[in-house]
Amino acid sequence: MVKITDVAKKAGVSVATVSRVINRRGNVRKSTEQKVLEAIKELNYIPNFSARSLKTEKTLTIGMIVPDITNPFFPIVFRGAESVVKQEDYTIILCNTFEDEYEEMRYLSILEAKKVDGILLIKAPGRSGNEQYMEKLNTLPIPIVYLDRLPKLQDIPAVVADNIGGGYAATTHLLKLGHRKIAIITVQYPLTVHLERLQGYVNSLRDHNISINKSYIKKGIPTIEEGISLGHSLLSMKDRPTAIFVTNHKMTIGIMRALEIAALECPKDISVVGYDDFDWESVFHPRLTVVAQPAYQMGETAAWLLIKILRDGVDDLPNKKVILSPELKIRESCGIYCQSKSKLKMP
Amino acid sequence: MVKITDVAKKAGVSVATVSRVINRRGNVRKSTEQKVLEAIKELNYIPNFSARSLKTEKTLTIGMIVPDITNPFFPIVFRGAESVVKQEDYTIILCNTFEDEYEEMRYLSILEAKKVDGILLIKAPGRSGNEQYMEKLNTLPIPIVYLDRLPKLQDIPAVVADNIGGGYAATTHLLKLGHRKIAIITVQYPLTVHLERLQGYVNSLRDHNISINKSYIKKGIPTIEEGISLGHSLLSMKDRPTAIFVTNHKMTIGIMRALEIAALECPKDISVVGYDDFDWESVFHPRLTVVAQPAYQMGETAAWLLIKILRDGVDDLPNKKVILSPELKIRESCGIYCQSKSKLKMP
DNA sequence: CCATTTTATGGAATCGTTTTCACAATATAT
DNA sequence: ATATATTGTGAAAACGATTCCATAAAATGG
Repeated sequence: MVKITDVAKKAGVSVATVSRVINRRGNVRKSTEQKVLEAIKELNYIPNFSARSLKTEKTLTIGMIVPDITNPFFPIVFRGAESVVKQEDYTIILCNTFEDEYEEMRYLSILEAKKVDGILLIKAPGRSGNEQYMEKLNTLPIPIVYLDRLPKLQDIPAVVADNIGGGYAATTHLLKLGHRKIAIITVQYPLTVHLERLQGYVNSLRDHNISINKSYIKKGIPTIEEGISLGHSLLSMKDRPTAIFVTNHKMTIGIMRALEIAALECPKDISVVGYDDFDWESVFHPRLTVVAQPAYQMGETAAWLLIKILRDGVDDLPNKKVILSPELKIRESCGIYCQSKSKLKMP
Repeated sequence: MVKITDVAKKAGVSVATVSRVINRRGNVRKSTEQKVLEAIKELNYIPNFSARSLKTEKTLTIGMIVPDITNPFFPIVFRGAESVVKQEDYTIILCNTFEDEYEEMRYLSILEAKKVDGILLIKAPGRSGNEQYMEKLNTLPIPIVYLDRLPKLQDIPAVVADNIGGGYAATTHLLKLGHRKIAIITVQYPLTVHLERLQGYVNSLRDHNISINKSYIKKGIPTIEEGISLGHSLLSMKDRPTAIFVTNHKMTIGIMRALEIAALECPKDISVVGYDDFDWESVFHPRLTVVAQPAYQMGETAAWLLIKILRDGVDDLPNKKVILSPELKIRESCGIYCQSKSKLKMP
């Protein structure tokens, strides 16, 4: 293991000078710098990160906690984040919590011990009685930027998508197409994102004076199977909805299966709006109309925000919460529903 | 920042004793240990990882280099690896190379500097003239376990799927169904995995005395678009194949699109065997017959192998290369082709 | 050419652990 | 009870960088 003293000896200078060269601190004569650089190259010297971190209290590492990297939304966010942090020579420790808050706590402690410089946190759904965990989150000596999902904390740095807007856009789109019996399938976990998408749905219906039918609101866990079973229960209603808005991608897959099993044609018999958009979306039949989230951009923005905080501190931040807009991508899974002739008032 | 001396002072012992308690080194009286543990808890002491790493030369961190975390195969591998390393308190730095060997080199240097304990490497396709890089790979002072894709190096620890077997199984399946004009769409990069899948295809045809039609072998980059265009070129041949074996998942999506565009029905008009199997596979129409790789298990095994090497060294390893078998999952995308009545000899 | 400012350099302390070595305390054997 | 083996404990030396401070060398001004 070649170390800084070896370089110093070889270059005929002190370790202090070598350190100055490495860290571009200046105050080094050009010729000296040259000698040092040569010695470094010749000895193939690589500074020891642990030693450096011990002194500087910087690890050039950030932690990223995701609920499930297998959910195709999160790899995109990861890449977005990575693309910006790498420019500042940061590296990312990726932690998968399986949507489990205990795992999240465990990882948070590890990241704290490992002294990462900052954390990008996409929260797992919170269980009850986690007050002291929230307290810990809030007092962790490491800057956290929350991503996508928000905890119940005030005024924290966060990057989220406009989920109310997404839910509103999806629902309004269906209303414009003439649908009045619009169901929503959403996730039962206490996650802000799904609560807000539901809120958008409710807001849209209310704004258009459509009364809300509680039996059209279904909640479950975000799996394909659950999507199928929730789809079944919706399709077997006497007063079956003419359109379904699904706030989760896996459940959307389930819905499409349920339609197929029920021998219903989309969009002829029933319209569907999904959530999230991936590059393999073209395999759906019909191709899905979806609310597409700016996943990559969310990752980029969060990373950018974190790095800014790492550099300038959290205090002089103009706005701690960044809200990015999703985009309604209209494709082929929604049809026009004409039965009701009532004029639709648009906002 | 509370440190070990604070704990020592509070517990009325020396730092050496505190260290012994923390690291379970033994030789500490029960009552002393109790005092120390209490002090730790009371002060909320967390050992400083950088300082520890500096002394022990262990970071409890491993690097994982993947070509593209957006390819759904790799998140599964990641989870597999994470599930085993977490049991040993390791943490994973995830590095995305975008299938670019220069990025890979860059990350490798960073991981070396950061002194990760080991590396899980899924190689990017190699460019020409990378001899000194290979040399560097081979002499890196950090244990590497190669995953999925192998470099041209002899006798290195690696975990791969049996790609020849996968290609053989897919092709043989089609042959059994009566197909004789079987095309293959594969990736042009010099990657062992695709070369081997092609090899399996060739082997199967040869074993069954079917002559190889070079125009049925198409290569391209692994994207949906390329799959579409390669599909087009195959479908527009005068002597169009009756079956297509695609060695890459994204290209498979493209093929299915191409069939749709050409108004060909699968499996009635043409049969397809794809590669890789994900939980959203059910969205395909028809559901695809695929060669499913044991992605999770590959991640697990590689991590397990790496940890074993970290613990016992690389020398007393029975076999450095672990080959896992893929599984042919027969679903609905392959039909029987009866035109040729010739008896098919099975091996 | 000397006084003064600026720039370049090295010595040594420091970061927070682990670990070796010496020795003290206790347990075991005779 | 004494000799010996075992166990428990602390002082101090690493580990490999960064950085403060003092001083040497060079540049600048008159």
